[in-house]
Amino acid sequence: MPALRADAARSRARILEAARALPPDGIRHNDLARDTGLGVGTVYRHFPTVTSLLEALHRDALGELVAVARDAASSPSPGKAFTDLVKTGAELQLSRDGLQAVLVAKDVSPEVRALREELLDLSAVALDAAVRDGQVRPDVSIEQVQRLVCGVEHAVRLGDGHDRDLLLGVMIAGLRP
Amino acid sequence: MPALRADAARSRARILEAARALPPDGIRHNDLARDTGLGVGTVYRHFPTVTSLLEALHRDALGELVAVARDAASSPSPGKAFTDLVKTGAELQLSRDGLQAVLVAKDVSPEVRALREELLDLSAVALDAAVRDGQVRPDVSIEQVQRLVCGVEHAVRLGDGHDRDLLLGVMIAGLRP
DNA sequence: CCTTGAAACGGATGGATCATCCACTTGAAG
DNA sequence: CTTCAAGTGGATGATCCATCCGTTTCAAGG
Repeated sequence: MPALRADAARSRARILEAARALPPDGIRHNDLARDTGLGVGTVYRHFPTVTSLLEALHRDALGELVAVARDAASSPSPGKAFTDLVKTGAELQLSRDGLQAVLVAKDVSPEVRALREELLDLSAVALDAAVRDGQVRPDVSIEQVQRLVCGVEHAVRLGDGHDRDLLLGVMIAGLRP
Repeated sequence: MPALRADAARSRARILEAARALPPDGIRHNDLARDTGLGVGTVYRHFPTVTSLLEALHRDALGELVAVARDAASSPSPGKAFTDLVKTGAELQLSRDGLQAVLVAKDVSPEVRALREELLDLSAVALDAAVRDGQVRPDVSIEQVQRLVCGVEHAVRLGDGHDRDLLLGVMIAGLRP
């Protein structure tokens, strides 16, 4: 794809900025148009779907997570590395409202799909190492852990967010053999 | 409130029946009107909001849960009674799509609000007994357990539902001291 | 500079969905 | 059989969505 024209790049940035100020389940193309002073058509041109906008907002977080997973996959202390990975994932999801949708959505760009696959592969290696080290029960898959993290995020969000560490701690304790 | 007229009772029943065939997040008054052959106005008259309809659909499940909690609150084996209560709650929520909304929604009828309060009070007694018996860690509140159950439900629903017991097992294991 | 064509923009507009309102019908009490 | 409160239906205006295309802007080549 050819580079964006100057005005287009400016519009794109303005839309993303306005979107950051909105709750992710309250994103309306029309509102973004009003907030940015752009036309609705322009907003749709840049982000045809809400999902595509969420992807753009959180691709960086996804990259971060992949990096952490890569480190965890080859850590000398697999147990701690894995629980740290889980914690990082949960904290990132909680600080980035809308990230869970990107991690879980079905209609997602090939680029994000590839990143997610890489994340899962690396995390699977880290999980495997932790299991072999006797730090994690052997009967859970990496997909299941990922879904549990989403579940904890959900539980924390139902409250005021103050018990993030406690709830996450319960789940991590439950993962021990 | 005076007793329903015969035709009204019939309409109400038809609406509830049709609603049961729909995913709870896909309930539209207009669809229910089409499916039942009633007018839209009639559907709105019986259930002004989607929440009111969900309440009607799941009030019985809420009652069931209160009964189980009442037993658990005075059980001779508090540890098992409490984990059984948690399991029952989770299974009920998973078998009744939409029940979580009733347990958690903010704009809820006084009747349901009272039931929820009763459920929490009884569960708190059961939790307390389990803690004193050394079966459950003492640093979690009953509200937190309830939210964790909602989280597990979320995690199970993200998958195909086959690992319900495993994921629930992880959480329950995490609740031990 | 100009020219030119592709890229980007804007917003009017048709389509969909929502929920209200009120004229009409039905049930049941006396 | 009357009466009227309760119940019903669906036309309708309000709101929200997303497309389409005429206009404007950018930047590459002359």
